[in-house]
Amino acid sequence: MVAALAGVSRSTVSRVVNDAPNVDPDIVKSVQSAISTLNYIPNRAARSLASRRTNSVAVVVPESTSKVFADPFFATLVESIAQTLVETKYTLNLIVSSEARPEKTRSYLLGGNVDGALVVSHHSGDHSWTRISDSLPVVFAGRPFRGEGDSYYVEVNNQAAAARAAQHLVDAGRTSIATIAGPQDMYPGVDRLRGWETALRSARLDTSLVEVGDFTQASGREAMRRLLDRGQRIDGLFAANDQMAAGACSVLTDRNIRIPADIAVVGFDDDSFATSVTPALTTIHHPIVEMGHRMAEILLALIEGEPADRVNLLPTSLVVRDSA
Amino acid sequence: MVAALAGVSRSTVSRVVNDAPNVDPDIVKSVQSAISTLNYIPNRAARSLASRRTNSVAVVVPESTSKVFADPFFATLVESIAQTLVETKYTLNLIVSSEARPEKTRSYLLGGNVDGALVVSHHSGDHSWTRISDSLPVVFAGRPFRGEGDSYYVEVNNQAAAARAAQHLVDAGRTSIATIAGPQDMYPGVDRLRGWETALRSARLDTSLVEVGDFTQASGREAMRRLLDRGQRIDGLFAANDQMAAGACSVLTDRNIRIPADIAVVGFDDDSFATSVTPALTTIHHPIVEMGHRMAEILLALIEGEPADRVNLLPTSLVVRDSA
DNA sequence: TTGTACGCGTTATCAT
DNA sequence: ATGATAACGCGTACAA
Repeated sequence: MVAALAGVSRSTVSRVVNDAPNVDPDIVKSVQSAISTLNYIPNRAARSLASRRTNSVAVVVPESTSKVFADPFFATLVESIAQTLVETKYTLNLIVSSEARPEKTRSYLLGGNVDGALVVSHHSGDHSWTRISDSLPVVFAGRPFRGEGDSYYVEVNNQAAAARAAQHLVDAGRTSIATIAGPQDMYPGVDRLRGWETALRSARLDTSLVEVGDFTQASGREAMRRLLDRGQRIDGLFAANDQMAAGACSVLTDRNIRIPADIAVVGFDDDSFATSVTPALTTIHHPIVEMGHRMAEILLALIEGEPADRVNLLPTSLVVRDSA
Repeated sequence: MVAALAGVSRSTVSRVVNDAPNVDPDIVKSVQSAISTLNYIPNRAARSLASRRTNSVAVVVPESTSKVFADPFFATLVESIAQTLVETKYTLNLIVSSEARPEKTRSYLLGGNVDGALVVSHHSGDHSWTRISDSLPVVFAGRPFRGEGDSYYVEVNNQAAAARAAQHLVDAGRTSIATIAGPQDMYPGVDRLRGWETALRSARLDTSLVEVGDFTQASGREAMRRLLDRGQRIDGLFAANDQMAAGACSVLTDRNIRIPADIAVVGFDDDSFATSVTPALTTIHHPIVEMGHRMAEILLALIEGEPADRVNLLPTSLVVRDSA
């Protein structure tokens, strides 16, 4: 450590760099000036090796979602996490987790590369690497399918929110309400379907108008076509996210079905799709940005050894626009 | 290194892990089995410290673009880079570079954290950290404003492509062609404006219908309003990217100006905005995905000490849809 | 082909 | 409050 040439020992320099207490103010100054004149930059590898901390956290995103950032949910969430971390000393390591080689992700996370991980995927795939929570602090976006008992996660009450959305349609006098559900191998898909069902049940309405999509706009279009092709009357639609709702709307518009006059539409997420579509979507506001903040906050707390709540529920709200 | 308990010395284990040549096949096997039974994962910090290589590369994105991933250009580029890197041994470190504290980015890049950097921003801000190309392999997305002589970058011929777009309007018989230009402090903004000018000049058309935006949809809307408020006749528009074109289209539609009947519109990028707008945009296809691939390829080559071209031009093409 | 021994740059422990 | 010194876990000459 050449900076020691500026008068003191390496230990003292180390103390200054990590602004430890009990350092003579004068020495601090002289060391700092030495540092800047020598353009000294601490080597991270050495620091990590000695301190067993890396000052970086992993953000694990699914590769399967072929275009992760085309999905406003992922894009906004990652963005939000990045913005939160930039304020801290931690660096973000983006791990695209290929379902093909889960060991790569696993060994990365366990190889001492990061102090913690934020898992942004919530599919119920193999996820052998989900079993790492004991060796490494991990926070999930949404209740994970496995080990939900001992995992930290932040999410919204999908079922209640979906019920609220469906209830909005019921309150508007709609009596034949369909839904385009999300994938049934992840909780948001399951819970939002369940919420729609409970609202319709308590209104004694038919709950058979269900088609499943995969949260993409294209799947929303296809699901809408299948619903219409059933030949049954439909005057209300709840889509499990705005992307699918947008897809459905384009099909409705193509077939000259008026929104909301003929079919009222409610989405979920309140993302960019909600307002880019005509008419603007009535939808459930999903606090994605807040979600990213909280995830990062909780992870940092865990890393620092502070306690944190395992379950973190964020509030949602119904945003009424023009489609319902 | 506990794996040495499986028969041999640590050096041999190291050789096996880094699959060095001249290792007895039998020993390789026994070591590998020992590795898997012991769940041994090499510690990266130690490895980096000893080998002076980190097996990770930085992707520097601007924080200023408040929502980086809301911009299809950045989102697609980062996505593409991520997909390319996942096939390699390199890990992606996402650095959101705050213009407020450029030293943070600089010291990160120079602190031995990464083997190279991909710079995805091309603003002409302070960028004191641009001066790192000598200490670290760096590849830029688009010709950097400074030190373009000795930098590696991949881009398209913005001027020629813009000229082609404007020429398309000229060929369609449009005689009063406006443009919504990009920021004039970055080359894509400057070059696309210049291309539009040259095409109009050689057709002896007026080149005064210029308004400048910042590549966002909102700025496109405002610029379009300013253009219309000039009171001059306009029958053609070239926007420097699809987002601004989309913004302009929404204003035109609001004012009951038909596209392309009254005003033909040509965009630039061929991103998701181009097809989400009605009518679908005629635009310049910008090979963003290919760009990410090439950037990563070149960076890896540089890291490996292989030679690479400093200037890498990718081809564009005119995509004719419904707006012009 | 394999093992020995040293060094990578920093933090942590223990004296002082 | 400061300085010596031993780890940290691995790569890699060099020797065998």
